[in-house]
Amino acid sequence: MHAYRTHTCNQLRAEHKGQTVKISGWVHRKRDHGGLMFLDLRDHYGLMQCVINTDNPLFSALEKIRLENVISVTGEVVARTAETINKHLPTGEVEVRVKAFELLSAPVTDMLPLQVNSDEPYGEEVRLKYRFLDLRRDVLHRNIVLRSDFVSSLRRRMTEQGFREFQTPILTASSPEGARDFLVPSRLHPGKFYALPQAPQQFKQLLMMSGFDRYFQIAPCFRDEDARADRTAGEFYQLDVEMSFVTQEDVFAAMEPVIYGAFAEFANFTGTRFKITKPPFVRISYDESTLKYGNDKPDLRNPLVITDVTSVFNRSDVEFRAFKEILAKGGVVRAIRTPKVSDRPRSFFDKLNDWARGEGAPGLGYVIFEGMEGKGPIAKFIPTAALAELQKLTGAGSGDAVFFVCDALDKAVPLDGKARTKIAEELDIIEKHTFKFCWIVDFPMYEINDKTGKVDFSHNPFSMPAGGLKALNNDGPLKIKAYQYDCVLNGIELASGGIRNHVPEIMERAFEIAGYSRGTVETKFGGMYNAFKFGAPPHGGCAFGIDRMVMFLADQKNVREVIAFPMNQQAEDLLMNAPTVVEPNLLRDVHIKLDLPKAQVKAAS
RNA sequence: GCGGGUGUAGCUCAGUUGGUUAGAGCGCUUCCCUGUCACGGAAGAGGCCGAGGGUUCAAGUCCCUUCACUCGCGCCA
Repeated sequence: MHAYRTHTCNQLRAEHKGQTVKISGWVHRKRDHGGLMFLDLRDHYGLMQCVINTDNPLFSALEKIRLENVISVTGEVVARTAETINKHLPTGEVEVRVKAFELLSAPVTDMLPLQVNSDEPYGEEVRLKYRFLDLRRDVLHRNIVLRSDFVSSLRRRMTEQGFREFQTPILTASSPEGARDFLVPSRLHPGKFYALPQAPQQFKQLLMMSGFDRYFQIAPCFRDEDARADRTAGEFYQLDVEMSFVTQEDVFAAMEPVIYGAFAEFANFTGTRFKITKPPFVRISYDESTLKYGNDKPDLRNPLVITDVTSVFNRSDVEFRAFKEILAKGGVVRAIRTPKVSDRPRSFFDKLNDWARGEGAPGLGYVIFEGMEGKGPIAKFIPTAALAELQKLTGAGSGDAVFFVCDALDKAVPLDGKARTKIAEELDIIEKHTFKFCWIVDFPMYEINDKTGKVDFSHNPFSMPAGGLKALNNDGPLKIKAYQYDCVLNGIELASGGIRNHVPEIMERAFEIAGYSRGTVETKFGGMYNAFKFGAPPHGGCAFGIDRMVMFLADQKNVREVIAFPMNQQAEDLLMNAPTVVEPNLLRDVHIKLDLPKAQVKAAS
């Protein structure tokens, strides 16, 4: 017989009746009846009930084994009587009658900091410090398995389409993404640093210029920025993709079946099958998205749509001064048509108004339509003809309401977006159990940096500007669009990508517009620049966030629920105790002397 | 860096207008229990109420400071 097991804890069925088997695992739970004890043994695969009674000399020894000890049990598989079958367990028709057992782990003597057999919501700190216990628990364990299976599925689907997986360096140079770099000091080159890649952006482009045609990688990416619920501190994984001789549509066509297929494969993970938009995913321009949804990552499960109604409040017969004053300064009025709410109590509208004030707006104006008439606090400022125009623009009918946001464009848009979400949440009209994908296309190439007031790249500086060199030279920078796109799912950005700029002349000009002197590209991205000069194919790609995709499939609100060993919000690994102070000789090796803020000097010494 | 929330037993939490000895469930120890599957029952151990300061006859509770965790903002094209 095998030293540890002949079967796993999820294998035994009625057909094994009469066999002597050996199983190994953790003591999940004990039910001690004095003369008779049941013990659930747990391994990765499942649970198996073992049973022992007092005529067995091992009884008292087994009775003393505490939860989470690792033991092996040898015994006979016996059928349970009809009344004692457990339908909730795949192994519930049988049990193992203990003949022998062996403690395989060091005996557990300390109190468990968290109970594995419970689904209580434990505090993050305990969960992260004792992650190995947390990972034994059912939900997290299954999430990590899902992640593994999902990544395998992505790999298979990519490979089947002729993509090859490559590895790229972890110790590299600073890349063009805008986040802070993690730095690694060089021992051989005093005063010089490697940077961990924020993404393998330059390497994947270089692979295209090296003639490999179709690249992908499940790539670790490192960015020294603060965490959010949907964004881990420090590091994350992307399905990173690049292709040669492709247009934007080719990238979409390659990725849609991969993403759709992998999502469809695991859409039932939670036990409720999610609906998924089938390819082709709808394409929405950046401009349209910011107008209709108030941001560049629309949640298409939300049926509400925003329209511009500035013209209504510009009419001479409309006398709503609060808006007119803002319009005079170049502001806009945006409207959210909200169907079938005329029967809602005043408190519904007041609540939304209070919410808007909490967001820093003066309020959230509204008009309720009853027939051709307008109701509500500001309706009296809008005469019938203007109301008719409002109805025409928004599509609002009798029984509908229209909410207004009036502000400068750059303030109105984000508030619109939030209001659209808020109203839909209040009405509970956001579609459930649905994955709605879309591509946002035609991002602006440049934007005004609101701190410096200067022109800045709004996304990846390596993207090809629409219209090429001609557009760069002739059009205003803010009018130029880029071949830059995002894939958005349910209001969250899943992927970003672009068709790359592979022409050195266009790249020089593009950087020049963003305020970099000629030659910057060559000095800053020398390897790339050289490659552009010696025969670069047109190419493009994208990168999908693995953590977020798994988070969606697992229906979790926090990425830490789909990462085996995440850091906490302060970017600390409580299990491994990182970051930590290091021995002075290690610092000497890399030519580093610390110059710490006063308060932290003590902690580091 | 800034704002919100939380901090009470190993874990998850309750704790009234400030008022006797700070409670419950799980876990742990001892005992009872031969068909449970979140087994049941009895008893017990276990607390610097995050830390420091203050108000008060009296503070888990009120005030100030501080620390930790968390959510959000900034940041992350």
